[in-house]
Amino acid sequence: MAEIEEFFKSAFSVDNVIFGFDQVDLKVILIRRGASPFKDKWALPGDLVYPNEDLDVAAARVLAELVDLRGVYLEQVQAFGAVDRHPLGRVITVAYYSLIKIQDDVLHASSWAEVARWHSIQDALELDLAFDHRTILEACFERLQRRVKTQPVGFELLPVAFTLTELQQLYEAILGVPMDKRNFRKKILAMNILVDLNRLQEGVAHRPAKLYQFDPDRYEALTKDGFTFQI
Amino acid sequence: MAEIEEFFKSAFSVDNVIFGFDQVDLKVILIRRGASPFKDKWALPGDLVYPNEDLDVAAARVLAELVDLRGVYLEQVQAFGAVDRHPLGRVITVAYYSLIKIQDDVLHASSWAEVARWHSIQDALELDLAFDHRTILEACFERLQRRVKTQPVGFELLPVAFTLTELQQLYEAILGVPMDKRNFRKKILAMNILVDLNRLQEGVAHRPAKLYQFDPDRYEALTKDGFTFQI
DNA sequence: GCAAAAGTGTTTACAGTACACCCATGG
DNA sequence: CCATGGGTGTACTGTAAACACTTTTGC
Repeated sequence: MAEIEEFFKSAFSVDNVIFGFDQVDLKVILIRRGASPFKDKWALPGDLVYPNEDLDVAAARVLAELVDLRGVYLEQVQAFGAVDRHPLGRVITVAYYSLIKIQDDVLHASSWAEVARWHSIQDALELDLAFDHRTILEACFERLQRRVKTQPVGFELLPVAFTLTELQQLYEAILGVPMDKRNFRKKILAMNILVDLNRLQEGVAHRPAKLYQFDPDRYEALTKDGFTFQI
Repeated sequence: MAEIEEFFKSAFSVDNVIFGFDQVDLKVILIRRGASPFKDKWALPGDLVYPNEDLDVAAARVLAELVDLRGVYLEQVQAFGAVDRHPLGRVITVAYYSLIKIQDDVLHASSWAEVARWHSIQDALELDLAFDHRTILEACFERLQRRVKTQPVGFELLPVAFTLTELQQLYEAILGVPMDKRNFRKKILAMNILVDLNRLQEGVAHRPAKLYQFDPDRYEALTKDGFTFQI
């Protein structure tokens, strides 16, 4: 049986799986570690939680140190608490994932910037990551795959204005399955949660597609009436 | 910015929502607190995590101190980490829920026993619980409601041998909705995951019902073939 | 005029839903 | 013989799935 002081010799951290979509692949940000332990291994962005800082705030801070964006989707996945998961002491970590809109300048010019890189989810899952970060990454990816089927969170990964083909490609990239174009469009448009912007794509060497925008208010209203999003 | 030692002045705990089913109501175990803070309030069973103890093990220990059962379903839900959630210091808690088969002697003759009581989930959700335990209870209940629709975990709450009516009443109690008897039976039996035990109920003042048992091996095999459980 | 992706409907199959009566047992 | 819950089938409806061609634009 441990003395009460013993319980306070542990620390907690947050790790954040930051997802983005570059019109082709689902991607995550990894950090090349510059120090021991696991020097030179890729790792998830994370940090210890400050003593007077809420868990969610710590996760948002980790994100903000890497990425210059506001109002980003952030969801806790679960805690990882194996005794030996950190070689230097007892550290329980709480995993989060974020969904961001990739833009050219999205990776901050911070001290992290030079060691942070986007990796496709497939590549990242095959890397020998630091700590138990592979397990964490898998858990977060599976959570995203489930979430995206029943909640309208996919839009967080796309520009505000997007085409239906882009939306379909996003779902195909996340779920790893091809979808039927006509059925996909029928289903999404029937939900009545997209606004037709009456604008067209520009600069493409083919017939330009119509641009749409997700309407959160309409979604909320429908939800109150018993509607459930379902891909 | 805090000194590194500051990070180690926090503790973590686990709290466990233990669900049972008494053929009528979905129930949870609550503990009447005997000490400050929140003396005399109802609370979830929980404890600090030992320095050399895995999170999952700590949750199982909390359960084992209350209930005399082996091989119980246990699932982590999420961490709760608001700075002020514990009045005496920084304590992050990780919430779990367990599903157990209620038997007459299930509540241990431990020091806890005299302060531990089963409450119906409806009653428990209306109580003024200690700490943020109401939020935790809500999160665990919602998780159970979602889980039970797509995973065959309901059987953990029933005796090994059960009738289809008992199974239906369980789902109605968890989800809070009435179901159609014929459709429910059709759906469950079509899944082919139950074994007909060729035994009948005894001691009932009406036509005795057939007894069934869940077959985990058959479920596993079907799952590998793409079958998904769905209520 | 050619390459490239946008856009569009119909048919078919399956799963969900609604619904009412007879049966077996204990008391 | 009566009260209680057990057990069963069918018709209807709506959603998911399969599937191919025409249109618009840039070059």
